[in-house]
Amino acid sequence: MDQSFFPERQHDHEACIHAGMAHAEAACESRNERFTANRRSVLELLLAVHRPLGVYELMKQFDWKGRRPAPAQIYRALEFLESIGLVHRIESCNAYLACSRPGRHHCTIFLVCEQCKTVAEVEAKRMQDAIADLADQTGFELHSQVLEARGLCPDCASATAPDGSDH
Amino acid sequence: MDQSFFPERQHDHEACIHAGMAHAEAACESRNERFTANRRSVLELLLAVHRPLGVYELMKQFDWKGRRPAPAQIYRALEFLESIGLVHRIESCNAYLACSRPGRHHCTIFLVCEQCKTVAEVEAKRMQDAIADLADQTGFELHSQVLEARGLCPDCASATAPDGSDH
DNA sequence: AACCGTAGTATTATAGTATAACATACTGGT
DNA sequence: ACCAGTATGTTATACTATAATACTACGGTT
Ligand SMILES: [Zn+2]
Ligand SMILES: [Zn+2]
Ligand SMILES: [Zn+2]
Ligand SMILES: [Zn+2]
Repeated sequence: MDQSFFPERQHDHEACIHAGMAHAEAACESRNERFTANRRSVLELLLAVHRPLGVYELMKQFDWKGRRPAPAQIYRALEFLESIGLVHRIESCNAYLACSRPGRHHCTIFLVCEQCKTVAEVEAKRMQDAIADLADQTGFELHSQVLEARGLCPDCASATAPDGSDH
Repeated sequence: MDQSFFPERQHDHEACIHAGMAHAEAACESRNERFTANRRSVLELLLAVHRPLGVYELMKQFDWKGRRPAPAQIYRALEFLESIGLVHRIESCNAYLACSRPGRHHCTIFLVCEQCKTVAEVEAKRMQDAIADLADQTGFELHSQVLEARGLCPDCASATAPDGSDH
């Protein structure tokens, strides 16, 4: 029950960043790909915030140690990170999210909080099956899917609730 | 089996456009909303092509009887048409599609052909249920969902097939 | 160590998508 | 005729994404 949902309010975030970077390191290693400074910086930024960031947010938000990267550089890093499953693009936000469970899943749905922008990345086997069946029935050759739910995360929902049970 | 999938190669497209406009007319009437020239033109264009169009395609593609509408006008018309369920935004295309079954469904998935851009709009009750369950389990307050599959429509798939069964 | 091909980076320019702000015009009711 | 509300026309600007090209770093070969 702890594996699939929103990040806990106070999890060990340092450890969580560190694990993400370590996994990335290993993933690149095993594919003979280079985990360069650009790629590293982008992934670090995404891991740090636990929510989707647009490319221009990534560019501005930060010091980058003096450098001032152009969009193309960020896009390239993201393209690479996405290609090896370390980052996902959230279409309904035009933004990118560090994968919260790299290597484990193949089909997930993103639950996007419209208020605080937190995203839960949840395995969606049932939906995957439903889509596969649909594809079979229609003769559609499935390449990929975009599954995003929009609404309010538990925290924001209870904060907004008409009859608040939170005080 | 004919109700849910890709538009038939040669359906009566005039009738299909006409029905779409008639439904729109009625929908506006029943809500006391105005079906103005702008809104009418945008919907007509979308109905005519049976695939998603970007805003700037909508702007350029056409004569508009002398007028040369600015983006804002198109966006306003689309916003209205979407609000009453006559048009859907396809996030993975940054484009808009006339609803193929206005008034009938509440939760659909779009099967987007990456080659010819045709889109099938298919009821997705199973997926809707899966998402609702997920929301329950996670405490997520669901507002809307983005469900898009990307791949090849039957025609394009068979045209590309390695061992073509089509000649 | 010098050489070379590949992959990644840096930089500039440009294309494509979306919204803000504000003035004007149309519509329906008084 | 007047008013309030809604939709349009117009200009400007913000945001998102890619193309094109020159340069640099890395790893393997000689
Ligand atoms: Zn964390
Ligand atoms: Zn939230
Ligand atoms: Zn048709
Ligand atoms: Zn197709």
